[in-house]
Amino acid sequence: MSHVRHCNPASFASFEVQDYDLEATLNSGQAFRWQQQGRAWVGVVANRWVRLQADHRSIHAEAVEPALDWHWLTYYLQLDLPLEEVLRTFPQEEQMRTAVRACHGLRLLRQEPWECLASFILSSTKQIVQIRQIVSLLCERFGDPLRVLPGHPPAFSFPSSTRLATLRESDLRDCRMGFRAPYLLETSKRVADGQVDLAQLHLLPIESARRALMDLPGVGRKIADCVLLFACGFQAAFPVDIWVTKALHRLYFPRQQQSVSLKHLHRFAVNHFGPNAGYAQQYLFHYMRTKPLPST
DNA sequence: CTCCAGGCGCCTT
DNA sequence: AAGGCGCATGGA
Repeated sequence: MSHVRHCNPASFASFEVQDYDLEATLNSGQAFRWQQQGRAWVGVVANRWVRLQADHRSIHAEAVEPALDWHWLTYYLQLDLPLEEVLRTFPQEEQMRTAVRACHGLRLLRQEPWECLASFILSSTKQIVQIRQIVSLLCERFGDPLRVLPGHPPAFSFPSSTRLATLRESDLRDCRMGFRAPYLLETSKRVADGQVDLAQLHLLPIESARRALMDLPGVGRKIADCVLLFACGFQAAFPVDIWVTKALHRLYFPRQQQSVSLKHLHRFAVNHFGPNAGYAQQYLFHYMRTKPLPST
């Protein structure tokens, strides 16, 4: 829960952690910019290049600029979140226990809303490797270059809504995002215009925040729930995609012949998984993707 | 080759 | 309200 920080005046810091599987967390399809380099992970958080490496007790961070304040990183990694308390709110049944045991230390990040929203607009009917590729192209072409440590490949900020709003649809299509290009362009314009204030969404009731997101083109229930969960801190938000649908059917409706409606799945989820349903969803999602049952 | 991917918008009943 | 379909692109 509490972590001890050992900082020096340069750009290193170590954070003591418990039950934090950095690899699973950075590689669980909630963020799309982390690159594995040996045992380390390189990414961009709050417009800063950062390199992370975990051992059994700690996460070690290395940035470019000397930093005494690492809140931007500890907040992103949610190092102060008491995971045990979250897990205690999960339903006490065997399926959930199995998923939690299989993905021990899996966490939710707290991402920047714009990057999260834009990335998930690009996610529809794409595999995670392809989402990564599209996001990477978008950043290379329209983000700002960042300082990196010597010997590392160039890194770029995630382009702002203001920047993307100035582009043509063809500029975005050239990043291989296909039919998602007009959605991203129009949403960029609306966010840049201030028609939606992403930074204030977390203050609203979840239903209002969800409605505001779903008003944006290319944003339906699933993508809205991803932003609510991964960026706005609504841990009850429960994104239902193809993997979670499969998991719910297999684990909780095994005798159902035909598919259970989306509406029914949402009702089941909020009733069954409780106030941290979104956290439970991440365990089911990761469990399903990485450790699928051998039979049926 | 075909099938499908962390869906959405629009069109039918 | 609920279900079906097209949409770009590229892994598997």
